[in-house]
Amino acid sequence: MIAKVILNNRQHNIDQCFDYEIPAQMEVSVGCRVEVLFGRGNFFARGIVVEITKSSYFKNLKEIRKVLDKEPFVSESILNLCLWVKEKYFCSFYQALRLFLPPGLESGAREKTARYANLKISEDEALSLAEDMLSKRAKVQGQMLKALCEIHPIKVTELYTLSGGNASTLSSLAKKGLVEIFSERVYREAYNKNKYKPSENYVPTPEQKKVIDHLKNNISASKTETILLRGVTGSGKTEVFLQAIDHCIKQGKTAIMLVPEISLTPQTVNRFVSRFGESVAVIHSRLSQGERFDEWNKIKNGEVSVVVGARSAIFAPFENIGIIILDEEHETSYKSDTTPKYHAKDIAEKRAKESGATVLLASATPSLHSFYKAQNGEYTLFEMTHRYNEMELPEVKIVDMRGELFNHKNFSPLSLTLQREIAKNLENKTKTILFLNRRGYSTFTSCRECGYVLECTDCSVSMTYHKHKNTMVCHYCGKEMPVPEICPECGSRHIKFFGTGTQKIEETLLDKFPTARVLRMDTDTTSHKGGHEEILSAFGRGEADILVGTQMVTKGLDFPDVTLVGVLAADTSLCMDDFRASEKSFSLLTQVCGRAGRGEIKGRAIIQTYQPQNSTVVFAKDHDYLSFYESEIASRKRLNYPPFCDIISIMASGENEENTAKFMEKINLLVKDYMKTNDFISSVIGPSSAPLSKIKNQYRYRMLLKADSEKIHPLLKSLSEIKEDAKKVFLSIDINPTNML
DNA sequence: AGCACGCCGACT
DNA sequence: GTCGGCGTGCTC
Repeated sequence: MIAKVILNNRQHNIDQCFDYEIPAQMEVSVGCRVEVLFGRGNFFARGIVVEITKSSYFKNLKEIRKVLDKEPFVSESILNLCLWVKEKYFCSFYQALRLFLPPGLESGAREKTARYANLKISEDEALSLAEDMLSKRAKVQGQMLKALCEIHPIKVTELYTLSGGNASTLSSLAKKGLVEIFSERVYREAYNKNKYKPSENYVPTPEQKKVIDHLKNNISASKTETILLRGVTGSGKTEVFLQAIDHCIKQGKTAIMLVPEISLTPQTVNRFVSRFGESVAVIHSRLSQGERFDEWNKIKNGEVSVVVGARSAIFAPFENIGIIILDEEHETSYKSDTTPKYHAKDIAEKRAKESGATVLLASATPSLHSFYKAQNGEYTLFEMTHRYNEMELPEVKIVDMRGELFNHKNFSPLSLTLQREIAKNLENKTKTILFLNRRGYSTFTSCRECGYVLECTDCSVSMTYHKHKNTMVCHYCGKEMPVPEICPECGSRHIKFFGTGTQKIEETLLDKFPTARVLRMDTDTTSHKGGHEEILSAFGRGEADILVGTQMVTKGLDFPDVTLVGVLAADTSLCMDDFRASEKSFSLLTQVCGRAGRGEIKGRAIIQTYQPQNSTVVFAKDHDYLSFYESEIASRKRLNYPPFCDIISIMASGENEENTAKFMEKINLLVKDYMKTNDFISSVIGPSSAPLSKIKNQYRYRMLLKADSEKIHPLLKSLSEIKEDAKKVFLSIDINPTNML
């Protein structure tokens, strides 16, 4: 028999099966890991069997040397999914396979075993023997035996500390035939499940019940359907998830629960662990490689039926999936920006189709893409418009920052209104959250007098200041222009770059309110392990009056005594150089405002902006998703942006700039050639040097296409197969990238 | 990755 | 002649 083997040589460019003879007495099945000799040099290699056949086209096959697994390491359904991923995202089979495996598998993450000791005689016998030993010279052995009487079996390490003995004491006891020593698999505990109190299903509200019943029916009937659940902040979406998953477990099925990485906090995890206890595996970025391996094994061995995790948890090696849930489905972190550049939503829908599962997408502010599909009937829409405790949504006030400078001579990033409200909160001893979307280094340019924002004349996206070149650059087409000294709209000289860091805000606050206790939460203060939780729990314990932070403060925080939320510069996100700027801003503003008033007192939110008339800001103020959707979808249609097309980025990168540019030009000619015979591609931008023209000494050239990616799949496939490795230029294709740099 | 093969200039 | 430089292509 012949096995077709995929080798795990990541560094080589081999994306191909190799045939190996299976020795007569050897037992191998599809999905098993094997060891083989490869190449002229007969060097050692590992691989996975993907097919077993009777004959081979090749002569003089080498033999498989060793099989590493009795049972398949990956299932056949996963191997099929790999083929699909490879085809869809233009990567190698091995790159696809790696998604389904715990990281660091090749570098030796191994099962952890612990040694245990157990009594071979009865407790009574042991106890009398122990007394005997204690009176003689074998005192330590006696103590050890006594300790064993109380707890057995016991980890040998624990036994040593309890009895004061060591390995030689134990081996003496073992030699006498009194105890036996054995090794057993232990799981590194990713979190302590004991500290969570169990919780029960709540009685759902009528709105919740409608969704829950529908989901339960789907799960029981193994119906494949994608459901979009739009539920306002605080409408009790999590309880819907919990009851659907509960039903899944009762039906003997499995469930995947995806949460954005940033929301995967102990509070979130707690809600699932307290309901499902030992049935849950949690995968998060803070896990060590060993811990990840353990969680993966639990999933694979069917020891758990629920996985809670970020994007990569979509590849959990489950069979018989009942439901896949994506919470905060609009979050861009569900899209991978490294090869394979997959979107978790696409993988979810594919896996759901394979195993007859339901996909539940949930958000207070669904992505335009998903809501559009729901409007088209491709997804089934459910809405929850009431907050669980019938609390009113916070009252939102827009503060026009243009007036601050000219009418009030206030140069501070805190408006007078916001300062007044903060003072009020300090007096009432209620808490405040201030949010600042300080994104990266480069910012946009805007006129402080009229609110004009400098935009690229070709692409109608805001231009970005590049410090090293001292020019304004369009991140879409690469067009450059000088930094304006006066506003082209009103002639004012007050045209400035925007960008104030959280640190500066913290200073301002301490200056204005010397007695206030301020906590800052951003990448600088949360980078160390547990930093995130430290700050949140300190704020929760009431150790601060004001929490200042970036994105992180907007996610899933639930502090009942926060009554004021301030958005310091709504414009920062409005004016990002991306066609999704409005969509991102709307969901961000809605979420930030949702943080206020989760307790007894009605919350207030203040949005500071230089564009108070901007429709996105106004829709967010009114918590009006539907009007926002109508206005934004019309604009997308007019400008032909997603969801009306896909944006496809084709990027060449290499250490030699000339070779890279030449390769990109070759691609460009092929694209132009392709366009002669059809009209699938509606527009081509570039090729040009990418906005980030050099990363890690790799030059980057790029072109963008607007087209239906499925229609032009053959073109993209053929481009991805061009090999330029001799010249060390690599091509990457990204469909609807979240990062346009 | 490594190794073979083959196509060219330099040299006892 | 033929030795050895490296560029290219193959490995079941």
